[in-house]
Amino acid sequence: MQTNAGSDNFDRSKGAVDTAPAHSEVNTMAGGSASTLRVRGARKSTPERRQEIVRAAAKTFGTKGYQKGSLIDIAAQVGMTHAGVLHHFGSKEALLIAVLEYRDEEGLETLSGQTMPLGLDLFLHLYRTAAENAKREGLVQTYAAITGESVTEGHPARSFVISRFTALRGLIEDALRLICGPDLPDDIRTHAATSVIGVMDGVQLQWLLDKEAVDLPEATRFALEAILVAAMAGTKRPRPLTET
Amino acid sequence: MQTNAGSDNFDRSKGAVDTAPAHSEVNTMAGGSASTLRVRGARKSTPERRQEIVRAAAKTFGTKGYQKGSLIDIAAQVGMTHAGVLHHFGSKEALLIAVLEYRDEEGLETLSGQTMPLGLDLFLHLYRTAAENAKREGLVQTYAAITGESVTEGHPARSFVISRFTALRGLIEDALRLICGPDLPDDIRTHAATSVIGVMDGVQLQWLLDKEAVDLPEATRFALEAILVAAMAGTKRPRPLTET
DNA sequence: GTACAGTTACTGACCAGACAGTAACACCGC
DNA sequence: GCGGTGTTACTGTCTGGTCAGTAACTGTAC
Repeated sequence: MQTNAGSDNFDRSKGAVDTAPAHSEVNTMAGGSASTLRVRGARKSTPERRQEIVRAAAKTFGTKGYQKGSLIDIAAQVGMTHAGVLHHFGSKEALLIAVLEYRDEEGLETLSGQTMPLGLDLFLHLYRTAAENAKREGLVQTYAAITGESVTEGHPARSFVISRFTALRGLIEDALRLICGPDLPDDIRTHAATSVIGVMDGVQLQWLLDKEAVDLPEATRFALEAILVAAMAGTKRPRPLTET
Repeated sequence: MQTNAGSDNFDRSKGAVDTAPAHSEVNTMAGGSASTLRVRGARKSTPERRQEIVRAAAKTFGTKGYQKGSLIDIAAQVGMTHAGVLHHFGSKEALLIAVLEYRDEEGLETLSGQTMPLGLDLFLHLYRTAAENAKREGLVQTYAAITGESVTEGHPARSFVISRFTALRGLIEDALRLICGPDLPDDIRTHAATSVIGVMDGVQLQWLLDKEAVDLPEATRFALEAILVAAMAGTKRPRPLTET
């Protein structure tokens, strides 16, 4: 993990603009020319500022999407102009990449500090992640919005999402190799890994859209168990959908 | 199906502008004032024109997303200006709704003509749909892009997607009631239905991003069978993820 | 600790491009 | 001539990005 000591979700500050040092700016933000009545006080460290921006961007990209989420919107959340944001990140696209890397550390399927669990423990970890995510809507929303958009032509997050999926599938396949042994046919292992990721994302999506109708952790657990059992049954499993 | 006799995916015409009547316009489109050298020939019927537009919009919203896909882009595909498109649909949002309704008819999970299958047949139908979808990338792409975007604030497709999910869950729950009987606890039935939809969407997403790595029909079949078996096992199924 | 120099953070003003939507007008077939 | 279809031309708005200038900070020398 990192500096991110505070709020586990992304900040719900924003009204208060910043949380940290005592004397910050006044900066009415709406008021047009806040030029001279600026700052007056300790400037926050650069890494701190950058992280603030990334967090705001994650929030904005999550709620509005990458295309519609504007730098102006993001900048306003951290009390600066969009030119200030560009000073730090150079371009909107670079900011998106920074968000993706940040999200990856502060982990969706990864876990902080500890090493990646193996075998059955990986599945247990996936379930626990789903349970945690139910309390971190912002994180899930950011991830879902960006992943969803990434299927469009030339989207800057596209390659990131693709390699993320590839890596996750590999991870799950490895776990299945440990659980089911090497005799499980490769294609079944791949189908199972694909299904695991698919179901996690798909259930999250439904949950985001209708939290009352979907129990994120329990639906996820059900699906994970189902897939796990099917994989363990290997080639000998029942085939109710085989056409006659 | 419908008029869409030609190319199975969505049109790759566009150069030819229209497929139907013999003598169409020349309309260089790039050339600034194509005003007077227009059309010259049987004008297409309004419903026909509208459908052309909707199909173009589906394509554009699929490849670029709703936010980034512009009316200008859509209009160009059917050989008119964006004002012409607005004449037919009034607003971009209304056009999106039209696309969603059209997609619903020309069916992703629904099937044209026949009545909705019940029980196990529904699952078989879902599998067949996945197999068909593997040949209809455009359709899947449109659906995925719009669904993905719909999680953002105030997105015009949001309520549509929500009610679609709700309806699908209900449908699958009904099928499970037939298959597993009324003794299956309600929550398990719901989890299973949620999982089915989730896995179908999630696998489609991975497939769109990496067609070589994902076998859409077979991964879907694997997951559907797994979920089905787990549901049939009801409360008595193995619980490998139960924490000790 | 003050003076100076250099660096970094950020603003305000501006730009070109794109966008959805509107209004007035032209064409077409009936 | 009339209604529907479509165009041209335009509007207002918003966007990401550039740039010069400035305030704030840092390091060094004395």
